Amino acid sequence: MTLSDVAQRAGVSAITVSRALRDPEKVSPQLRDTILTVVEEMGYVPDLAARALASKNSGLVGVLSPGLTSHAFLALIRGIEDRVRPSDLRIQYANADSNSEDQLRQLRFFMSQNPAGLIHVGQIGDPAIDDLLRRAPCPVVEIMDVSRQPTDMAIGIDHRLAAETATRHLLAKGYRRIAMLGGAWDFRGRRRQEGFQAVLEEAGLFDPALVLSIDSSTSVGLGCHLLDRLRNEFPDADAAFCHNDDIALGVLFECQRRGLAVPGDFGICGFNDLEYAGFAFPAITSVRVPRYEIGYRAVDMIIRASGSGAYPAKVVDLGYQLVSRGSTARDG
Amino acid sequence: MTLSDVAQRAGVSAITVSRALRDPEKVSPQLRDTILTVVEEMGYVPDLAARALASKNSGLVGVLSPGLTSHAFLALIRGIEDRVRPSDLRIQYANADSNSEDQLRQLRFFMSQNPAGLIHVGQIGDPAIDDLLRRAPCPVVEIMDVSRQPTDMAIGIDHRLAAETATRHLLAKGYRRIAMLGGAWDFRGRRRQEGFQAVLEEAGLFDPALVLSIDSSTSVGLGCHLLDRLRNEFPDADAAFCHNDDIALGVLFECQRRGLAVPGDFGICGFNDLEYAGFAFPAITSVRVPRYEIGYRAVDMIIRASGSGAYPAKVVDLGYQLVSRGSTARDG
DNA sequence: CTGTTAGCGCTTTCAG
DNA sequence: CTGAAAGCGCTAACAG
Repeated sequence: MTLSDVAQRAGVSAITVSRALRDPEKVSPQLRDTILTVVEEMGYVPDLAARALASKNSGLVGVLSPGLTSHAFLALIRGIEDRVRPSDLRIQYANADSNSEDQLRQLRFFMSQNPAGLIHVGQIGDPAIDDLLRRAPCPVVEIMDVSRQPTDMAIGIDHRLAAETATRHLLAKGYRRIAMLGGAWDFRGRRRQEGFQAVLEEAGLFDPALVLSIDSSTSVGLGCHLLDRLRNEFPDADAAFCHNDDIALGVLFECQRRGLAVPGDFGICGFNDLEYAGFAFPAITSVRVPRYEIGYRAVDMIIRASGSGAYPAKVVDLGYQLVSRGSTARDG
Repeated sequence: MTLSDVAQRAGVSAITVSRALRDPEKVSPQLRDTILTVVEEMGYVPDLAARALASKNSGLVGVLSPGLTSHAFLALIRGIEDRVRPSDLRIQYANADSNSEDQLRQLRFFMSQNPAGLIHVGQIGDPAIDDLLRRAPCPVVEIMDVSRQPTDMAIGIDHRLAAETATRHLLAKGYRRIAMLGGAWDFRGRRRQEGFQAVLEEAGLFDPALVLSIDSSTSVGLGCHLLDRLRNEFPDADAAFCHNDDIALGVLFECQRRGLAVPGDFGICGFNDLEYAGFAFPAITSVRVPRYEIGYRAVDMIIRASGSGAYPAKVVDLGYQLVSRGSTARDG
């Protein structure tokens, strides 16, 4: 079942059917109706490979990220999908390992498909990756963090600033022996740790021994484990800024198990503001990151860039928001 | 940069390069080495659209499911990716709405790409969908539930049985006014509700008023809300079988907020056994569903079916496991 | 507004 | 084991 089958049946040439399908305006109303009816009747579906080959435009947007299958990326993906749905683009996800070799492999793979755009959770700063992105024959949006100058465009927040705000919040609530739990596994995590450290050093309260990190795949469990270790080694530790909400949740559970009062004896601040943070008991203070909007607008930037040939913006900082809740609700 | 560029540089014809790339055995070792070296040097990457068009084989596996961006599907996706990685297949996800019209649209879209396989979280039983799947020119695996006869193949568990086991567990622990919270939004949910109802009717303890369901996107919050409603209307309700772990978590938080002792005053059983279930305080009893393995083996079945032309199996029931924990740990 | 011609980059088929 | 010819289904460019 090809375009010419339809064309024959409709009594026109193939190209006219092609136009009626992609650019209905370019065909006279009568012909258009006839053609679309025939298409419907025959159940014709265009072959995307042929289309991509002939037009050198695959309509494919690649999303590349380490840890894509993590809780925090769900909202991002929803945003991406929602913006893509009404367009004629389609998305392909690639869940790279965090090493740059695998990312390069995946990027090359996308390139082989004439992508219409690339969304990249940039992390590494590997010159080979930057180079490949610069060469990419399509708009590239680097998402999540905006502190590095992007190849094309970037959208996200400043993770270092966000961590500073969270740390100041804990200080303001009177916590003094504040730990950072869960690590700096990637670029954003490192930025957050920098912010955390800077604020505490300024206050003369930074203790590197209170920065605890293990690479682990179970994050709530990791939160439990780290709180355990922290309090065993440093019984005077009185708060934790957690790498993400899963870890914060684990910390909360472990505090409950130990009979440690939250927020009285111990304060907890998470990161991302996942849905459950607001419903926990006590509700967990967290930093809201506009993940849905990042995804939605990243696709939007690609669409605009493809349409106009110019970047709608170089760097978009969407800002974060500290959501103060029960887990840190005590008087400073 | 095309195949003939490489061919010219290597002093052979295009087809030989093509063979060296896809089927190295078919080319003499010396030529092969020369060619692969040149490919490497030039950084040549084959054009997948051209390949798909010429060979009528896109190597693309479509994954179609409503609610794909939910917590419970993360492990499924990991399984899928892990099995796909070492193969030459690639995955495309489509997050259909739960209505059959959108699913049809998405399925047709996949069809237009000559897919090498289709993975479908079957739910609706719409004849048009079944029809389309039957016509599909590639292996189709329906995943998650195995209670319906699949078009080609199916892999998953029996959700009705799983619910029966969970409900019996609550009965065995001495709970008598058992609610089902969070609904039967899809085929699997309905199957679970059937199992729940059957067991309680057999025990003479079924009360339809204790089946509470709202369609909502925030699930932990929904758990809180439903527990609230349940205990306000039925203060004697003493346990809940929850539609998923998120709802169970919300129920747990709300019990804590109300000062309801878990498991003493109120028992909680979740579904899926997400990571946090085992770390909560008290740990949450749940039904473990082998989601990772379902994804991994679904792809495996497609690969085997493509290779041999025959289905490795019609229906694979991977079984579930009730994980009994603190949230129901009281003497019957 | 519609049609003709040519070709996208690769693989299939059939010869050598 | 290697190559030549043909064509996958569609669209760009040009013509009418």
